[in-house]
Amino acid sequence: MKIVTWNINGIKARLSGLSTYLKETSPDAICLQEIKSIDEGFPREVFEDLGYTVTTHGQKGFNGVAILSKTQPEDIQVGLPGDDDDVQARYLEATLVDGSNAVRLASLYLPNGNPIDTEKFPYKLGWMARLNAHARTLLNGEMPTILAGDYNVIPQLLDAKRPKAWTNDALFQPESRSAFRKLTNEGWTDYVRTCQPDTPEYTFWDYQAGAWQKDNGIRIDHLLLSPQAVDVAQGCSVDRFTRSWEKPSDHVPVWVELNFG
DNA sequence: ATGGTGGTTCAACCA
Repeated sequence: MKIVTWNINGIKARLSGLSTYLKETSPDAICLQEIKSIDEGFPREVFEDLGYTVTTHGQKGFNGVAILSKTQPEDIQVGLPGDDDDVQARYLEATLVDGSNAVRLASLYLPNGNPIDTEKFPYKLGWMARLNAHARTLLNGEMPTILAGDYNVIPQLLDAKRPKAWTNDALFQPESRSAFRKLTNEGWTDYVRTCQPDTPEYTFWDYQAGAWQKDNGIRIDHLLLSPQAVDVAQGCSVDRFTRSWEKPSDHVPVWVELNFG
């Protein structure tokens, strides 16, 4: 079972690129972030024609997440628990069944948090605290679980081409990195970093200043696997090639292969 | 580089 996460930065602008990607790589499920669409405006037919069931949690103009899956998802959870007043569409979770096996999968779009001297940064940290609390309950379920998405966190120096440029950025603040580290400390595996301990594996390059051409990237899109998911994980990769496409997203897909044996 | 590009929606916000 191949599972992908990709911040597509607008479903309408990425209709062609995402369709091409799905045809070329044929994943069993793909978690999307920043669909920037309401549920009713999502072009579901395009993906249903490719064999996917479309589950969305959108809002107008900004944010929005989705899961496209080749099987019907079960037990769908819309929104991150812990704050009924949070209206931003950033979290969607569901169970995918593969024969006698099942995986719990979340598509998450963690708040950017910039600028750090505004209310946006505490909102990010509060969201991360809620994620940590919810992640603990997921671990207690002892089911293969994957928290996939755009975390907007640069975990380590290795994860940025120019770490100093991010010193005052919410993505690299000690508080952001500590909250991310709390997830890994409690048992979640940052799977790409585990598979590739020594290479950067960037997933995002800014549209500006020729960042892609200079490989001035950062690694902020992550696959966090529960211990039971690590048991069945058989490799992963970052599909950099999509960044060279026409009208690319500023993020690229990241995937993991599961084999239940 | 305090926004140089890009998406959504339509003047401004977000990243």
